[in-house]
Amino acid sequence: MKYYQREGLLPEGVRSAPNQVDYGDAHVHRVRLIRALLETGGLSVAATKDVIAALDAEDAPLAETFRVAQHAMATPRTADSTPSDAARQRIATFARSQGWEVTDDNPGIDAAARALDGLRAIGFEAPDSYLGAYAAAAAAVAAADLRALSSLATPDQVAELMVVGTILGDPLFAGLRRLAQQDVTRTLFPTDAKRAPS
Amino acid sequence: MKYYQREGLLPEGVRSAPNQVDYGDAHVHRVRLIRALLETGGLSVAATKDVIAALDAEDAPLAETFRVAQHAMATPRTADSTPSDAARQRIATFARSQGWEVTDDNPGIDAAARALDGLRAIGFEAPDSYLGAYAAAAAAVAAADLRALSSLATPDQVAELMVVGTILGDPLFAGLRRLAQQDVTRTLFPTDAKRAPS
DNA sequence: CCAGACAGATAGTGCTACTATCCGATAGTG
DNA sequence: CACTATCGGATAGTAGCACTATCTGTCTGG
Repeated sequence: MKYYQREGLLPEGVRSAPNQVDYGDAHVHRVRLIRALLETGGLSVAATKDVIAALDAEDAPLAETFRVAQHAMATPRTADSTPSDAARQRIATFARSQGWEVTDDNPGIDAAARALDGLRAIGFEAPDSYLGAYAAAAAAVAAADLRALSSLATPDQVAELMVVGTILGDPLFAGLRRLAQQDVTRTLFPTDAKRAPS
Repeated sequence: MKYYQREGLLPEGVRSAPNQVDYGDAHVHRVRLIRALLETGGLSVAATKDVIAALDAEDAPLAETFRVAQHAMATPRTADSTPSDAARQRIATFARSQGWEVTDDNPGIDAAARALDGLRAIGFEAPDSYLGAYAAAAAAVAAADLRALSSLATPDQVAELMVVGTILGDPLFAGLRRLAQQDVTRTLFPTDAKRAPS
């Protein structure tokens, strides 16, 4: 609490007296937002601070707020290990083949490229069909986010959901994916013995 | 290197002499796997160790190896903050409405429930249509993973891709989602001013 | 008018993922 | 056969992050 204020991600309360401070609904709301970003979104305190600041910048264009949210997700524990150029190239080219208009500084390129490198490290060269399935799913999710956004009333709500949805959408999808995976693998391996000696 | 061996996630090399050790292709491969899991997958060293151990357990059923991989992803920095029962219930019920057969200990339930709680904290009650879009995308991705698995030759490769795909699929999807989002928001806000005074 | 609570500041803690240093043995070299 | 440079193994130390505890002074409510 004090810590969060000190770190600059929670505004000071209104002083009702020289040593008394009042916290209102806005503060409670803000704390919940911070905790969701930190605990569920997995953001670092520094990244959260950036996001909060972008959210509070009333005059910034929405696209800029969004950009900050996207970059915030890249920071946590992936600052090291740059992906190979080949993988970055592959992702960038692939994105364009999907008809997506993306900029080179989109952190998603690096994230996806790193994953591609990792798969390659174990000898799996992801075919276009594999990437395509992921891309189609990503597009569907992005469209759902957009629909959710358009159902909101005030611009403040839109900005907030845009940021929080960008960040919490990942764990939401990841969780559902694990559920879907369990179902799918269940059908694949009724009860199996692994790696029987050929 | 030494550190990884000490932590038990890298086997010792073959001793060519009392104080000389030989590292072969298997070791190089293993190191690459470890680094992919750690850096790209965002797993902790302890979680990686569990995954590696499961991968090396030749007699374990594939489903068990998979279960370990799923749980490993839940550990990193989300041990705290349990989701609300309501959200867990919602996800569990929803999964079943999708026709998925899932167990209560699937860590995906908690992950998705936490995300739901976070969205709720900012006042967004995710409608079934929103969840449905995410679920459909998750199912599509899980199916693509399965197809990729079935294209492989040896059971060892299958186990490895299953684990690595489970873990690296998240960042791969997250990256692509960010690319799709950029494209989608571009069409939404050509050039906008945010939160104009009503 | 005084006990207790509160704000603010400073210092300390616990955890994780490494990294540096030391030591003793041995393998290669002249 | 001696010497040195290197390697493996063990131990201790470091750095960053997210807090948490304590201390101090001031003010408020009974």
